Amino acid sequence: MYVDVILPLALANTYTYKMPEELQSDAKVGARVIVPFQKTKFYTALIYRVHFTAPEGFDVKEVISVLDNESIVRPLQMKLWEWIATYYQCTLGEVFKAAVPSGLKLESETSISAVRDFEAEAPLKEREQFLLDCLGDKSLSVSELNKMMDMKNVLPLVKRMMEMGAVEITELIEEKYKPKTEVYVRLADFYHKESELNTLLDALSKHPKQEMMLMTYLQLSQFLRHGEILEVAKKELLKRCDSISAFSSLEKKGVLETYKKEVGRLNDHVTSIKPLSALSPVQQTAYESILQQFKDKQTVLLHGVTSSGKTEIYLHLIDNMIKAGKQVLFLLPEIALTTQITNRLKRVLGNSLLVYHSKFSDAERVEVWKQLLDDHSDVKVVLGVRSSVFLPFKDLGLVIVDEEHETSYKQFDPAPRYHAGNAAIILAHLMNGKVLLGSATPSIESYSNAKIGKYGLVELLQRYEGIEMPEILVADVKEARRKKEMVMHFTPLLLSHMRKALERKEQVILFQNRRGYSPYMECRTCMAAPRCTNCDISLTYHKNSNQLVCHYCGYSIPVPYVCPACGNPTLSPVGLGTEQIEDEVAELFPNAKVARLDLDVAKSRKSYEKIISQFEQGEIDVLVGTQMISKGLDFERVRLVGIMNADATLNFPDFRAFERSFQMFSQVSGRAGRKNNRGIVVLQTGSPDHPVVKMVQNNDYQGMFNEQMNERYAFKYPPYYRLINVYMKSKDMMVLDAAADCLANGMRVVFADRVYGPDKPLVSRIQTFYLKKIMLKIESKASFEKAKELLRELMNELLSQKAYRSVMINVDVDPM
DNA sequence: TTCCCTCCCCTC
DNA sequence: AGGGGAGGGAAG
Repeated sequence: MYVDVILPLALANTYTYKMPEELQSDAKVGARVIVPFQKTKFYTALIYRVHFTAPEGFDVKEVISVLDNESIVRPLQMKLWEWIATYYQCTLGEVFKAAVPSGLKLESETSISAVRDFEAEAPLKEREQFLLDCLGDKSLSVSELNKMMDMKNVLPLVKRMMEMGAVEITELIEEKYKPKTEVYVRLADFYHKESELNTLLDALSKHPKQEMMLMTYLQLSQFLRHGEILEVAKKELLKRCDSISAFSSLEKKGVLETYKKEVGRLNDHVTSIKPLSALSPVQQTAYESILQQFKDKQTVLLHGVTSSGKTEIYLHLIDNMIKAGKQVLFLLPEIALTTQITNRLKRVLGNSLLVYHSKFSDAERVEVWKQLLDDHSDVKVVLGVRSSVFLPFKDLGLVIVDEEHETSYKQFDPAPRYHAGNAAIILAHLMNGKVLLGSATPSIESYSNAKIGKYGLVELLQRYEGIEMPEILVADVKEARRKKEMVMHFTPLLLSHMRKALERKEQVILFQNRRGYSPYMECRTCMAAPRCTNCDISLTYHKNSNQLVCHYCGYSIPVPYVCPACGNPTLSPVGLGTEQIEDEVAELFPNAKVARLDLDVAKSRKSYEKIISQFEQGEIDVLVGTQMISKGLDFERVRLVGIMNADATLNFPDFRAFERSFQMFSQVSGRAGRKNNRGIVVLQTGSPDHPVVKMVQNNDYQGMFNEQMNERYAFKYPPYYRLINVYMKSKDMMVLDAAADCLANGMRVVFADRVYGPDKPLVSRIQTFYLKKIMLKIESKASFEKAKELLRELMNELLSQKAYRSVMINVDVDPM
């Protein structure tokens, strides 16, 4: 018996191994196996095919062990993997890597140790002796040893010393996932007899603490009720009766016994489940319309303005599906961490809800995965980010893609460069389920699909219970600057509204889509700006840490005292970031409490949640943030939102800049205002007459859509054309330029004027690699599959040329 | 991704 | 000459 397996590496093929006799009964497609790959390494691979055809042309290795009795990937998930690999032009191995949590992908680690009674025949060389000294009697991994000896690669040295018998290596495979256990307590069998128990209680009367402990146990376990004896956690027992010494005395006497029990990491058991609240008439109509359209459309787009109560409609649809016995996947964009919406769903769905996102520990993710494999589990709904489309669903009735326009649904690096929303549509299709895309500002592509009837469309253009749309005031920064009315980065309009809001004890949100103190520093003498040594970009000034940081590779240096170029002490910050706004607010409003929410603060789930909850509790008056604050968060007491600098977003050099700006400003504006309290948004810009600014002001989605559709048609962009970006990467600029020209020329032969470039991308050097980009635009009517096939042939042809072999090529299908 | 092989450069 | 680093090719 042979198995073809997928290795968790970027390899184009599956690999064939022989199944040893004794393991054959366990060989199932979708089960994990441990296989040797290359000389020493062991990997976790996934069985893709089981067959009896002996392969020819190479020696077959044997499977070491089978890890699963049952498949951990279901057949339909595998179909989704195949679709992703083909559509997004990557390997199955790359999909495997992205899909399965790393707790389920074990990998061996080489560990090196010295042979104890080794005697050298010839005197050892300096390096060899140093290696033995480093090892001592410990065993070390290759990377630890590299670091200790300050070498790039110790392996050749290790190999030599293995041959002379000085060191030995072992390959360790460790199960990374360990179930969590808690200590539980039970009464020893002996005392289950009533007479013995009574004797014991009499004897314990001299030890009141111990007596109390035992009584507490009896109470918690309901021992005397003659029903089922409940299990008691040691933690719980000690919480009720706090005496470790009494407990250990009872344990020593053999009265109480302890044992370990596996507990899940997931469920903080929800006890009170709230019933669904009824829908408003408008929501009810939308809800029914969605169900109606699901009858003949697989996908429906729900276009509902902010605060129109989309979530409530989602909840009713979910409820509907649960009653039909089907599963639901609720997708959220990555950045909007899930706290608020999780709580809301948990209150209604209780333990049938599981959450899956990047801030979860690996063990937690493995448990979610295992729950979904368990056919008896009562989990019906998963709330998750991008990667949760890979979870092993069995019978998915509905996928909800909330904030469907969000770019974080598209993965960029590493491959697979997939879009979770599109993948969800394929997945639902495979399982005969439905997809609901929801957004206040749908992407041009989705809205266009709805308009041409490919998707159903339901529009909900009223805010819930007559909450008004916020009033959007445009503050002209140029004008204010000319009149010398600017106070730091604030226009008089924004300042006066902030003052009023704070006097009324309302909260304020300030939006600036740039973290750090200022985008860069510039020398006032020679105009030079310190740049990253690895990337083609200027360093961002972070005042709190007094560092200049590269946001692309993380390279950072302390702020120099003098300009590195001319030596004058005239380096000064230019431009605006969240840190600086935070400082300025603190200076302008010394009595207000200011906080900041951006990637730097929100590195951990804890600190993010802390700031959100402090803001909810009203302990923070002004919250400064990046786009992180613009999504999925609702705060009762926010009436004013300030957009500090709209121009940075508007002028971004990308064909989606206007669409993005409209979406971003509308989303941020949606944070302003609640019932009986119309929200106010102050949008600061240097170009108040910009069409997008006007459209945001009038909440004119249709206008924005129509204008963008014209532009997209004129300039050949989606939805009229489909895009493929080809990124080429090399450390050698000359080789890269030649290779890029060569490929582009080859492409022009096949695709004619559909080829654009090669160009330098916005950041043309990242982590010491030079980058070039070629864009391919394919008419929507033409065969996308054929185009990708032709492109692949051209790339293979290029890489078969000796001179260009070192160039790395990445393909980004449907880039965002 | 890892690792082995080959080639080339640096140092002794 | 010998070691180490870089780059290409293959892995079952």
